[in-house]
Amino acid sequence: MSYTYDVPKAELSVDAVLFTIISTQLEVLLIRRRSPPFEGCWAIPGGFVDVASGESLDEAAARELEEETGLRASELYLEQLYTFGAPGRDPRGRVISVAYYALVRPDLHAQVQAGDDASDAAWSTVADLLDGGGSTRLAFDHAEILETAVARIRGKIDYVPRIAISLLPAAFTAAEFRRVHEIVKGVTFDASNFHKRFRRMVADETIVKTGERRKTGGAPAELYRIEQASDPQRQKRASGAGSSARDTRRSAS
Amino acid sequence: MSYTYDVPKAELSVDAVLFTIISTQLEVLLIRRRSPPFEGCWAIPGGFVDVASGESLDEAAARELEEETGLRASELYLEQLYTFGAPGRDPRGRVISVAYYALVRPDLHAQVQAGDDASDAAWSTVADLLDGGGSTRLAFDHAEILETAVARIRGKIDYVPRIAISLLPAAFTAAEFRRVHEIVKGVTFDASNFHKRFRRMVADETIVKTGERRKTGGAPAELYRIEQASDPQRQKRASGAGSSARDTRRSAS
DNA sequence: CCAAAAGTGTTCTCACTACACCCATGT
DNA sequence: ACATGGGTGTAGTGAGAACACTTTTGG
Repeated sequence: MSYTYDVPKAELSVDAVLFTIISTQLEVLLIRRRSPPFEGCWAIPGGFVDVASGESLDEAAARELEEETGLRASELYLEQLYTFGAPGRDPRGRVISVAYYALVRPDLHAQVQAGDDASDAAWSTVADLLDGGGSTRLAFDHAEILETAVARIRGKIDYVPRIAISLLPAAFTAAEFRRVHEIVKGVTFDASNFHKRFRRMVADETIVKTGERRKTGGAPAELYRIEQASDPQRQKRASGAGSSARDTRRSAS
Repeated sequence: MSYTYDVPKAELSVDAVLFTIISTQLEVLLIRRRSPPFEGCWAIPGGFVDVASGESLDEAAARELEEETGLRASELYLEQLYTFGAPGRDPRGRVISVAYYALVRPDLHAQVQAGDDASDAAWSTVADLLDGGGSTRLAFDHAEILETAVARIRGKIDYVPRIAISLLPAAFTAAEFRRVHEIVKGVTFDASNFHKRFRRMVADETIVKTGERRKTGGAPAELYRIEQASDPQRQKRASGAGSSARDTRRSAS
């Protein structure tokens, strides 16, 4: 491997788009940068991969999230998103970023502020960042990463129940499950029709009834939880993008 | 950027899984390695990103494919797949590989052998590599990359017409379109039902009739081509995965 | 009683499936 | 004539959309 010395190498970073739901909004965790470049700008949390320690990319993403949020990665849904490597995306030099996205349950998001050096971490609503984008300009190409992550979960939530469930507390009602879909996709669903879809998932045993009920504004609602997989089976990547009912993703011809 | 000196850095490579269809099989292009590690083993074509030249990841993937196959990237469907960065995946040291996959029309695959230094390039049937895997062991983690790529196109072919079309000549019949789906997914479809689906795409103008016919074993078949996009509109990534009807992909909890 | 929210039922449409059938061609 | 493959038609099933409706709570 001697020939590799002196060859210009790129730096390798991981960035993780962390989503949660606060009240009725999809929110993303941003960190205010304390040093140049983009000093003072908001950015997606991330950092360089510790090549010396031999950590994998997934481990690096999990470590960054733990460092910056205090959440254990085992509490999160974490998945690789896309790798961004355009020259010039970082003014310091060639930095390739393997982007991840993660989902955190809303009952855990409060403790995120307690992150170590993340004195300037804040949740921001995704709609504001995407639409106007105006007020908050993100550092580097992080607006593009955010867009990609949002497109991914919007596509994938339709056919991967765990996406929505990862944005809900351990026990949830059918209506809460619907509202997560509405918030993520930015549309409203007919409550009746959506409930039928929900009932199919219960029939599937994708979701199981807990037997308890929760008081709401009206009639008490049944509580449900995800069927815990008896053994941790592997899942596989592909799409991206999955995609979805449908992912959208970039392609060249 | 001075602090970046002396930090151990990873090497960055791109690998591209190139698919085509030969006769009735999905085939993938493999290169026989001429030097260690894995000397003599078959591998997915790829190489290091030329960081000094400032090429993007997409450009690096396109360049590698052009160098090793002689095909212009504009003739291919090329899309980023996933990034593999496990420590130990390359015995020489830490190498992160951004994997792509590409689709080449079967009427172009013959000229691939003429690649520059690719005197030992060959098409191999995907089914053989996946099933037994036995005889041909792929270098590095390329078996995993191949699996991921196959899962991606199997998921995405259902809802992205360009996948199948990129595996067909410029003009094709409805039955050929169906057979591509059958070959990629490894199943058979009812010809009648599939044809109805095909007719919907024609009604959509996703696919247009050329007006010509081709002789077959029986009645002559209508020829179709993809509707060429009037202006090159951007597409976006997401899924992975997508995917799909559906992609499958890896996730951690 | 009334508003709010949970949850059910009914009808229409559309896509997917299985399967029967006809048409055009080469031998 | 008959085999081969292209293409159409019909009936059943199941999911999604639109929307009317009942039930259970709190005030």
